[in-house]
Amino acid sequence: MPYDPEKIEKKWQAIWEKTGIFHAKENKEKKKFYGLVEFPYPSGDGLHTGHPRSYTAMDIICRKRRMEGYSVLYPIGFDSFGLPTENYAIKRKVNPKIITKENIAIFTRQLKSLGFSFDWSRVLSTSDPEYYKWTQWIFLQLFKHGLAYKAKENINWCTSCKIGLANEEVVGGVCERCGSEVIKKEREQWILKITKYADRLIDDLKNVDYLDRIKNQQINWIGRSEGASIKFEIRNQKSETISNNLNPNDQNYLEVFTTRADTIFGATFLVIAPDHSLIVNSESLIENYEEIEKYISDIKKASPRLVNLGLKKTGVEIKGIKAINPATKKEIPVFIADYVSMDYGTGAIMAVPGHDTRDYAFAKRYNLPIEIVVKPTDDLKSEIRNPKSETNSKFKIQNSNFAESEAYEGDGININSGFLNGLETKEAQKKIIAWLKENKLGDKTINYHLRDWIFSRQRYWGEPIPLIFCPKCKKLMENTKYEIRNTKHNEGEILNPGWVAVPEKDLPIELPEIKDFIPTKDGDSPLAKAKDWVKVKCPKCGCEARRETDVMPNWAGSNWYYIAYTISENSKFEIRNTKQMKYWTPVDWYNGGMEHTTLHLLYSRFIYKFLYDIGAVPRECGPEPYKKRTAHGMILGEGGIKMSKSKGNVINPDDYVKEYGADTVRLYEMFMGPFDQAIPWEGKSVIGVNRFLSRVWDLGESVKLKAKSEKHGSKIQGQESKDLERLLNQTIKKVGEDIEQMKFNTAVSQMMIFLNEIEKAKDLAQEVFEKFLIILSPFAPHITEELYQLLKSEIRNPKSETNSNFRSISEEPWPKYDEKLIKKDVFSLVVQVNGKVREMIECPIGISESEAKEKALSSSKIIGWTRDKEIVKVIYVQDKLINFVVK
RNA sequence: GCCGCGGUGGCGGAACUGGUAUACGCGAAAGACUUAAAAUCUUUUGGGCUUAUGUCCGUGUGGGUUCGAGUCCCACCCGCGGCACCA
Repeated sequence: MPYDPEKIEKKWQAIWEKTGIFHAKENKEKKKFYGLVEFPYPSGDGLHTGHPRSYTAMDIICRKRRMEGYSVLYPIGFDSFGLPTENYAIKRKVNPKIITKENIAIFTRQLKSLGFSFDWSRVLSTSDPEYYKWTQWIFLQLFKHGLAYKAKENINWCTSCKIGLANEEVVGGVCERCGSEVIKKEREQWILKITKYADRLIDDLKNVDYLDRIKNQQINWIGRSEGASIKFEIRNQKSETISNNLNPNDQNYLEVFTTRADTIFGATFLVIAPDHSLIVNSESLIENYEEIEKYISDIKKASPRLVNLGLKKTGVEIKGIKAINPATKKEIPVFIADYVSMDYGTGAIMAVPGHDTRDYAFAKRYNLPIEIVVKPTDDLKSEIRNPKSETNSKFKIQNSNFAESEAYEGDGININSGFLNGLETKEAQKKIIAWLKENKLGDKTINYHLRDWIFSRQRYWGEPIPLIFCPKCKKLMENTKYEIRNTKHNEGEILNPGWVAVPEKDLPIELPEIKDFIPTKDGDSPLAKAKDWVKVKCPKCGCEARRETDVMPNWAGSNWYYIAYTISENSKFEIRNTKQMKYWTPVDWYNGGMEHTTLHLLYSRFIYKFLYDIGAVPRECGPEPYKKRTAHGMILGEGGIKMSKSKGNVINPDDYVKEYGADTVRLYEMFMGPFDQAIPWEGKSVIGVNRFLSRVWDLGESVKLKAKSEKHGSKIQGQESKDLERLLNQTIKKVGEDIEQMKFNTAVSQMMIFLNEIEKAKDLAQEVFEKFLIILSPFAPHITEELYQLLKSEIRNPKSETNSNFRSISEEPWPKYDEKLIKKDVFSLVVQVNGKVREMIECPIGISESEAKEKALSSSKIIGWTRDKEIVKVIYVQDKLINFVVK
């Protein structure tokens, strides 16, 4: 019978499902293993090749863990809120709920066809009200603990569609759908205080096992930078302090942030962001207000992309006011320029053109003074150490005129810096910060690149934000004294007057049924159109109030799905069911795409930490959700080009499953190349692993035949069997180790080598072949199950697969290898002359140096190379190599 | 500009701690089986010179360290991914 994957794969998938052998059980007797993969977004395009790559890899690991005796949780679900579905709904006027249901059905069929050992009893979907009930609950906790606030933020606004766009929908400064210009528009948004957790999100990375590049990305994204905030006094043109109130918090001081406080003596002007409040607050003092207004409006017109190129540095001096450099006491001009942004630091900088490239470019353009206050240390040191060296003179030439061509941004020794002269950068920083603090002009400050998280979308297909706005409560709140407020209200209500949390018993707040999913012309969520839904009684005072109509972003559901799996029961969740959570959390191994290693990973870590802080996640689970995080490389189209619908090079795994079977697709995706790297899909190479499986099949059948005809014993005898046994042990070792390191490609290659050998063997013991099937089974579960049951069918009734006698290959213990059996007794000694391989000699393991030398030197080839020459040196590596250095 | 990853046959790739470069697979060529094709099996497959022996060259480029470098060091080139006027 030839290998027929279609027949056997369907059969086994049905049996596995019926017997429920992959259902996770909280078995206290066993160690647990929680393997997690990123759940898919059920798009209309179906599964793509990237999904099986990650899912097969984790499936292999989970299957191996089960065989090693762990109780394993390997769940799957659907991240089913999202823009593509909503956009499709707008176009076709179908409720996204219906489309999502259809897509999930397609994904489920596809995933099941690949034979993953998921616990399907725990499947979840983020758009299911039973699920988003708890997504909303989590939001309410954030609100109550003062981590959610409403504030005006700039959003992307398509001038043609008249709707707000997500960042992903803005491509090159234009709307992804219509190609029109996208501008920034201010809107009130719910924002989460993720920055409060910034330090912990960096520090706790020390205690988790993430790939280094993932850790780096997280750290860079948070972008912590230590520096100082410094207050510069602002005076009007008569050199008078603007107001006589000398409170440094007042507007007569301009606060800047810098990481190089040590260069303060070189600060020859200040620059503020175009939207800095100083402009509005000091309007009466500014002589060229009109010019500045014009500049600001010009900037808004310029495409943000062009500004970002950083080629042009433009700005306008604010006439009528001056700043005082607190170190030099000199009056310096203040500029407004678009190279300083309000989003970072204080929206104002002290410009040190001598030591900052941007300030330098700006100073050159507007003819501003450039002071050199730091001398490179290397220069000084190497001059002392080696005054005549060539590299040094080159360095000197470079540095003698560095002020004329560019700014020196490195560390060094302070010069022209008053009391900082002669200090090295780090010391100078300490000293100046101490000095600033003493004079109440500044202090050490930490800034983050990470911004607070805008958590609302003016969309339909997302979780409704469970808050109600009550105008009466707002008034009441404003008239209430601070102390009373504090005792009567939660932090969220104090922070956001008038906003009231939906009572927990009313959750979930389900999405209302509407017909038109386009956002309103004012940019409000389409939910605003559901008037009956919006109108609601205030849960606090019973007055007329309205619901929040914004929904949560697509990240909301994926923030806690790994917790949801652990507490899922019949598609219901109870977050207070901490017993199950305690058993499974944290996730032991999480694999996913590199594209999610910044946002999703950071967001979900933040939410987890918050839940941990408020006790929703028990202490025992620890402060981090994922113990280990790895990432797979992207699968590219043929020829190494990114797959995309527009290029028409998208590979549908379904086609390959149909043609070759799931085992072949699984094995190919593991074999195609290094797991963590981007790899092009090569349709014609798939045949290679398919051939391999066919040969496994044929061999399995012949082993069975032989067993039947001869009642073949499984004793291993003779040299051939000895070699086979060694190879088997080697293979068990290599495959096991490679799986742990996610080097699946070399694991498969080792199994191919093994097959190539056992095919040649005249006398293959069934026992050897069975072990091979077991280690192959996590990769190709269907074919190995079929063959395994076939071989065992003499002992067991083949028709008893569904009864209690049935023992799946996936329940067999992972084979052990014997290190002693791997060791060979002979090896090829590599003989080199002057580092070049000249001969190989079979030698017994453990041969002594003198013996090896004698053997090597008696070889005719080596004699040819060493004749008439003097052997200067002999390098000997035990059981490996001997090298003669000759002259 | 910054951070990260990578560059090895016709192609995907392998190579432990510096010790036989090109494992495994694809493709290609030749042969076997077949009326024929497909499938399968066997052999060959980095380049040059040479009759096979053999020998020289060869892991992006140029240097270096070493008995010995794909692997380590220095300088550079190219490709990919992410961030980007971060003060």
